[in-house]
Amino acid sequence: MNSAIVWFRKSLRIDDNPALCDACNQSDISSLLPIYIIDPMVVGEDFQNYSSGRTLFLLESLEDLDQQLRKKYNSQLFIFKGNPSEILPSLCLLLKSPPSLISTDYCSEPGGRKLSKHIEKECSNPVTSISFHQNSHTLLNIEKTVSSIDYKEPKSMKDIEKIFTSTFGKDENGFFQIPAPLPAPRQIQPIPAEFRQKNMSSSRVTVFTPESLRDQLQHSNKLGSSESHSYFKGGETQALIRLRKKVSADVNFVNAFEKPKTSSTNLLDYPLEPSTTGLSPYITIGSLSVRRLWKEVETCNRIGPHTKPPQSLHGQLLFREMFYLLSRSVENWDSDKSNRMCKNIKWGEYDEEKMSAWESGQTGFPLIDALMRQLETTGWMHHLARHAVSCFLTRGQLWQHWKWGRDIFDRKLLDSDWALNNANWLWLSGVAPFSMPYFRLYNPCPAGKSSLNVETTEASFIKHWVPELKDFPPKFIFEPHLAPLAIQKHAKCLIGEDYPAPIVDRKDSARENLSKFKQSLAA
DNA sequence: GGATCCGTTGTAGCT
DNA sequence: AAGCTACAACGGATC
Repeated sequence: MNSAIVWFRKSLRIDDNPALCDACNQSDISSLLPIYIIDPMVVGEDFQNYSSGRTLFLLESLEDLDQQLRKKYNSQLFIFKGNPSEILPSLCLLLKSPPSLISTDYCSEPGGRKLSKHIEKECSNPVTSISFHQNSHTLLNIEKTVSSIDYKEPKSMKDIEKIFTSTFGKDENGFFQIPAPLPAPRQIQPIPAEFRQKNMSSSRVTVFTPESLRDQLQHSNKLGSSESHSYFKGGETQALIRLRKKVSADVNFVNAFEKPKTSSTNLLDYPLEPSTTGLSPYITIGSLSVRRLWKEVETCNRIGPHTKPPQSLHGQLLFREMFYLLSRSVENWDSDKSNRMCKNIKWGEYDEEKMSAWESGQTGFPLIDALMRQLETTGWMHHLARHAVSCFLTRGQLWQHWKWGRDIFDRKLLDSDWALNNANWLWLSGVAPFSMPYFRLYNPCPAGKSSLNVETTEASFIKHWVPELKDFPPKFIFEPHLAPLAIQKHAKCLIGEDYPAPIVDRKDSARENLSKFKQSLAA
């Protein structure tokens, strides 16, 4: 009898997991080793690419997966640290009966694809079959779609809907015929006997359990104190609870969902609920299947009238697929060089002062600062709020390169995703040819009508995150430096002393930057 | 091939 | 509350 390795790569879940189901369904496989590999190329040698919040979210996701494997399947998760193309061959040698199957997820990122190729080469000798399952992290088969003869790079909702229509077809009610998610396997083969002993480490590989990983992270102070601040606890169990609560059980919310109408600033501190579903961290880490989410939304939509793409929930997921396709078919997606989607804009020199003010929430623009402090503390920000702060950093006010903002987002966001994070920065900084005319700026002080939906009667969001301003009259909350000195004194907050004065004049900078952008385009 | 229309979510001010 | 207009004016698709 043979053994199999199931490598949880993009899908940290039991539900709708093609790689797991594939191995479970093979009748000639008698033992199954479930593994996760922490890749220093991704997280950094010492998790320096991850904020403490992101690290904790990953750990919690692994703990939950392990618990599920133990409680429901009498199995467990083995965690390794290192280059997967070295770990996997080592594991193959450690197994008494060499595996006949390594089952894992396809990865569309350049590093991930390179790694997949490498692994195929390294493991092809002892292993007879390596499966990189395509349909676990996206609805579309990315490789198949971008390599088809009539593939045209999607740049709008219409384009991506066309691709969905030709791929899946529509039923008589106009719904795309997305295949049904896979149910959780009934049983999973036992772990190989040689992995049953405690402290199962060798000279080749070090094995972690979630407990020992947590100990190590705690010991090296990688988890911070973020536990008490995150809105989202990691793991599939939490993901499915949230899915039921926010989607399946709230048909009206789903069918009325329009992204621009959801509040950017309604969420202060745990355990308040975001105005959106709050499912993105779970989708990103793979605790929640995007197919499962799509189908749950569809079930709601079938009940009655519902909003349509692009502003609906399906619309949001369609954009996700669009960006995955583009990130695969556009060379150098994450770069400003040799990236045909990226216009050549002469951004300013790296400005330490501006970058650090932006990152730490000290720009003197209360809304921007509140949002950036929320990101720092919780690892989350509303999508349109992300638009506001990235517009501010790039073409709006600070004229700094989008890549620097992208990197800060990548380290801190719980839902950071290579394809999507780059896409959104390309979009918002105005360099990509999506529908974002560069002269349409977000006002960092949206006192009037704005797409940002900031509550200003109490201004409680801003006051929560910028407590320096807690006694300020809401009337001046966006531009406290405009308040008369008497009011500043009365609010016990002198602008320039207790809270920074704005680091730029928002109107002057906007005007200058618009003209610089135009000049760059003409050059 | 020049004109015209459209694009997930702009802003401010008016009615 | 919601819809209109002016603001200033991009790039790609379509006709």
